[in-house]
Amino acid sequence: MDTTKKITIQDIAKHANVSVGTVDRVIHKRGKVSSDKKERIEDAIKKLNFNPNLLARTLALGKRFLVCALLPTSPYPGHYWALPKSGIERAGAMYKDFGIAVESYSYSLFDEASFIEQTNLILELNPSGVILAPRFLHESLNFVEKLNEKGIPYVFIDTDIPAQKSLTYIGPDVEQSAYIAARLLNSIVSANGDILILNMFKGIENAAALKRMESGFKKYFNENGFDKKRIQILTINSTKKNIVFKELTKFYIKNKGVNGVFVTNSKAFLASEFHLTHDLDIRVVGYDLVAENIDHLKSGGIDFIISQSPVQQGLKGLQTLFELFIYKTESPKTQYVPLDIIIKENVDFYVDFYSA
Amino acid sequence: MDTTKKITIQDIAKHANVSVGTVDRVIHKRGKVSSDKKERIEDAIKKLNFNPNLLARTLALGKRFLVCALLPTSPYPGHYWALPKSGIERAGAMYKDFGIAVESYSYSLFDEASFIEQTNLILELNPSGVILAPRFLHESLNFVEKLNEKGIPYVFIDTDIPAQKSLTYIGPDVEQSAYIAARLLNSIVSANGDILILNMFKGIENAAALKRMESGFKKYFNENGFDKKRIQILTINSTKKNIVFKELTKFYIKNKGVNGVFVTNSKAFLASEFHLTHDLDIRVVGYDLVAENIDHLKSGGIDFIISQSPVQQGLKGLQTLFELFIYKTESPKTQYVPLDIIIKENVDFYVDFYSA
DNA sequence: GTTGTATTTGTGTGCGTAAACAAAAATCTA
DNA sequence: TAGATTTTTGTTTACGCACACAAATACAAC
Repeated sequence: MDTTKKITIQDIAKHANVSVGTVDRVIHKRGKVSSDKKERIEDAIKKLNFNPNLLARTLALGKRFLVCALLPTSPYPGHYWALPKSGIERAGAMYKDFGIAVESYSYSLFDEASFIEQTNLILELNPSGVILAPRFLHESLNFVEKLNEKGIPYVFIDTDIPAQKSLTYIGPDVEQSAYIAARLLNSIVSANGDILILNMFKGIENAAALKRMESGFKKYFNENGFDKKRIQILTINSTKKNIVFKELTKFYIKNKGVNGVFVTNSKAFLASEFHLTHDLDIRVVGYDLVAENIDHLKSGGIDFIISQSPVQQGLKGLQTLFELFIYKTESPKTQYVPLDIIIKENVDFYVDFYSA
Repeated sequence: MDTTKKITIQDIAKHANVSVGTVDRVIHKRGKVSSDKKERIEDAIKKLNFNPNLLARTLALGKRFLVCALLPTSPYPGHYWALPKSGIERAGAMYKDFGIAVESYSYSLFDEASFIEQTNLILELNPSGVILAPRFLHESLNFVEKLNEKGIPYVFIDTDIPAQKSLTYIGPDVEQSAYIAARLLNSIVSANGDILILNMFKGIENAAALKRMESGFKKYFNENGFDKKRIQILTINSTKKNIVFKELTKFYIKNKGVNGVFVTNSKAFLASEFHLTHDLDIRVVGYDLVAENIDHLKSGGIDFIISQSPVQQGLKGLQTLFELFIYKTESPKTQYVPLDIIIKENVDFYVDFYSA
């Protein structure tokens, strides 16, 4: 078969000695076609290896798809949530001519009401699909229930709510990510020190995810002969510097043996800053390539950052919907993203490659 | 402006009170258009934010592009070169309907003649673009010279030949990758041991790249207060197990102080196997997620693998040509890929994500 | 004024597909 | 068997764009 020439429905029609309309009917299982012609057409399709031209199809159908993305607010360019958003936008630019339009909505991580408000806006628009970072469990369940009723497909990114009807979850395996964090942290602290798991957040955080992190983190020590390691947990209900500093001061005075900290979200730089200010030799592992973490990684206050392919999450999120709309193909229910291990020596490649 | 409705040249024509033909002339700077109409049209384009529909354009033009990819042979699925190839193929499937056809050619890394042979085949086909992994310096220079003469654009992946007219180089910053390797290896070996840089290859290897690796590797030790570290270099002119084992035996008998090895290509598993067989506690850092390395990573014989986004290299390589053909956009001359740090705890995510 | 030539502008067709519409063939009804 | 109805099949149009071609206008030389 000559791979350079493209086979069209006209070729199929000629080959099967029928009209293009009949071919179309067979392809779309629409209307009735006599069995002999149907067979001839199907043979021709197979024989000539016919694949409908996606561009012509899209153009002819002229369908338009609105995709609404609902993510936490990204107040400034280096902010974490700007990354998945940019992934979505980049994919959106690619798929623009396929009739896919993307609209971004954002909610405050400290305000459930803003989330509900935005979901209502989205529901009124009756979009063709939704990309959602479901950080509020209860409210998200409410939202997806309504989406289910309306038959609007949706994908989760960043955070999973298992056992839902989402097309797919695209994001990290949080338990494993904490396991990796443990492995990295343990490789750089001396054996006789203690470890601190540090949670810092305003408002409500996904409690289930934190539990899985804790479990993954401890699992590493248990599975690798460090059962005796003392692992403490400190939860600070704020991300404000002065409050965090006050709480950390209190903690470190009481617990002098700590020489490694695992920060469970993107605020590792706060711990690093504290250590720097107070001249403490404590190693830090955290999440996410946000601007502040990059600085502290480069200056040595943070040793490892685990990055969960944020741009890819956005890209793949929209891509999944695109493939559903245009190709009608389904995706695996879970798509774990690579957990990149970032050190100061490779950080720039990640920043450059995904911003270009 | 309503973002959901698409603006067509018809809209522009109506708005500027001319015919679509004239609009087309302005868009493509073809033929002569009176200055007043030209201005009206340009205003309308700007005002209505018109962007030509890529699908319709592609369909109307009906151009066909042949892209030839020339990479080293990938004899089996888990082999390194299967990865960039799969990236190219995946991108090819995406761009198929845009008239882009991809043909893969392969050459033996141990046989320059096979390379030349394939380049001649490609040159005869007069493709629209070429993706090349230029492992043979001299022969590659010859090839790209002819491509230049014919005006055929090409991209380098995996290996760079600087100062050429390639559209872009997509691949690792080899010096920095070795720097990272040094950093990783140093973090897991005891301070008083020696380090070995181990080269293993049949035939000719890119000498320039090896030099840069060596320099990057040593740079880490010099820049971070390990000037006194003893770093040895061993080059074995084969990748056959029995020969490698023999040479390693000889070397280790003479040099008992070595406790860390940096393997400069994807053959780290050979060193790991040797250590395992001879019960040596020597740490290994190497390159590339090939099947054997994955096994040894999981069993602990290899500690770190640096992976240079092989699939992405292929994807982005074809994407660069696509964007040139279809959008006529240019790319940055150098596109360093992320250098992923792989440990046994995150290896599966990479394998899964990029094979799905 | 006419004719000729160069310049500018408008119209029509095709790319490959989907779907509305029209026509033909097959089946049914009386 | 004519006419009505249903099933099957063929033809045409539209999607948005590029380009070939035709038409219209301008402008010169005679």
